[in-house]
Amino acid sequence: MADPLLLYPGYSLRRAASAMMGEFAQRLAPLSLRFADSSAMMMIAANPGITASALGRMLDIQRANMVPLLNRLETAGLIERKPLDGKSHSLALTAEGQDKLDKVTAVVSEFEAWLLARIPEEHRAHFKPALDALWRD
Amino acid sequence: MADPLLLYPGYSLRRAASAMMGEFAQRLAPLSLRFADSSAMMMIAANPGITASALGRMLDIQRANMVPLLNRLETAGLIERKPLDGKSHSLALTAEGQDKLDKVTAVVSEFEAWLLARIPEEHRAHFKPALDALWRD
DNA sequence: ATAGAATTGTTATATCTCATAACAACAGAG
DNA sequence: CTCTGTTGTTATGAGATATAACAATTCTAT
Repeated sequence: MADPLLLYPGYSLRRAASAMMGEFAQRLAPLSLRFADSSAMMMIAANPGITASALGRMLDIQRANMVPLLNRLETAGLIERKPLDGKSHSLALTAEGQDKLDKVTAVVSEFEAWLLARIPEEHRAHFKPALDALWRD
Repeated sequence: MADPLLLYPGYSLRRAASAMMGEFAQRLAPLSLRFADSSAMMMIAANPGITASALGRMLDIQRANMVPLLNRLETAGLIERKPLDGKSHSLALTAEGQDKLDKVTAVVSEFEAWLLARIPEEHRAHFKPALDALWRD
């Protein structure tokens, strides 16, 4: 079967990302977290007191879509929302959230190591720089 | 703002793929096609007579999800379904589909060139091989 | 200081993508 | 010829993502 799509780096990018997201989601599932949940928790931990809007900007998630995400994390007892001024809320991990975060970072580290190991070493060092050039500018 | 996610190649992969898909979708929009539509058309053109199931297998799209995709292309007059045996259907582009495909390949070529140009040249040759190692195995 | 502009959190809604289960009709292997 | 697997399809649900609207609030510039 001829596969003309195999010629295109853009198609490889899509398929690789989809495959890796699937793998990662599977590894995350035992923690009852989604991908966006785990990123949000890591970002909140690194920036305690961050507001929902600022968080959404860093994760490239619309303000409106942050609401169910944060509700989910709050309902699960993982984060806390505190009014900051009359408008913004300040986000922080709870103790339980910290515990969960430790498990998340363990999963992430293992996953990232696994991912990198799949890339032939002669290409490995070029992987992230090449990707970053495509979205950070 | 600290961004711990920037350390992770997997996160870069996701963000880069999402950014590139957005760009590509925008370039494809004037043709009134979605990403999956364009891939399906390119694959059908390269493999005239392919069945829906085989096409789905190559594109990694479930059989069930091929139905609305192919309905869309057929309704738009771009492809034709012919009964092959009592079970399978054979897919082919119509003349109109060929015209559209020419426009699609033009968009794809321009997009892929634009994408590669964004990658610093010292990383460029490593990009696709690294990605392919993540999903073709 | 104050009017106009921009931001925040939120609700509601729509679309797209993708996964699963079920089913009847059919083909192919042993 | 029977059993097994495949095909196309319907129906359905989950997840992600985009937009518009809104009230409350803060910021900006004169």
